[in-house]
Amino acid sequence: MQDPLRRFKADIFQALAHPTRIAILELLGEGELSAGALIEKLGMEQANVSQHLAVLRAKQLVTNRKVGNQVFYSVRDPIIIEVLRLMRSFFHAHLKEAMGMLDEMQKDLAESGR
Amino acid sequence: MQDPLRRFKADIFQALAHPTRIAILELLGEGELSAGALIEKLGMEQANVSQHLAVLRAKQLVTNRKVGNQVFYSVRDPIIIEVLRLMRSFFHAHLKEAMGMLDEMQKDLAESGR
DNA sequence: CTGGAATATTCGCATGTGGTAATATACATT
DNA sequence: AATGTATATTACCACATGCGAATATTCCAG
Repeated sequence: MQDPLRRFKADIFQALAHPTRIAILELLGEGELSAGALIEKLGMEQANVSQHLAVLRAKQLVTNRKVGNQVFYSVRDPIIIEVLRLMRSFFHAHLKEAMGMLDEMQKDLAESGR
Repeated sequence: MQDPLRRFKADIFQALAHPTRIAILELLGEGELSAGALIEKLGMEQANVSQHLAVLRAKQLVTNRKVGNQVFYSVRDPIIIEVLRLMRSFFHAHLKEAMGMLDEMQKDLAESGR
């Protein structure tokens, strides 16, 4: 009984574990948006954004309603926004180490570019 | 400047996105534990637990101190525990759909077993 | 310094995830 | 019906992740 619950939580975190999906949720946190509006604000490929929306839908983190030609998305439960808010404070609390991690990431990026 | 921040958050969520690591953090939430104690409580392979601990260390979610032969782990920032607590309320709020998801998972499991 | 715990790391493999390009679907307008 | 627009899905490929088995490291006891 313990493990399935944790699998469920892990799946939710998995859904949150992508910068684009975080961006989507943060944008939706301010209110409902159409898929097209999201694509425009993110400045990314249509198919790509649509796939990320599919992930968020599958894990029930967002709801959508169709209006004619368009599909409007919104965050299903404000708890998710709250989680993201907490992560922001976590980030601020660990700004220094985070910078270190970012440096590492940039180094890795540079190396792989050579 | 926006994207690296989200990449950082996504990385943290990624670290949380595994049932074993969630179990580890929940156990550590109640107080410091040695690697050995964790392995015993989890009832999993030593190497496997050690690898998950390595992930949590890399993302700085836990700290460790060596005492002689042993290594004691603890949660680095209570915010993480708070995030897990929020996820619990999320789970309860969506118990029904969650059950549905678990059913799906079990079906998938059963099918792959045939 | 040798043997034995406790823990970490490496390797090889199977599976999962993310991206783009191409295609499909659904609705609206004419 | 035919075309155009908004969105979703599929196919394919590169890369990341998780696991067990084996090996390495670190520290203590004798």
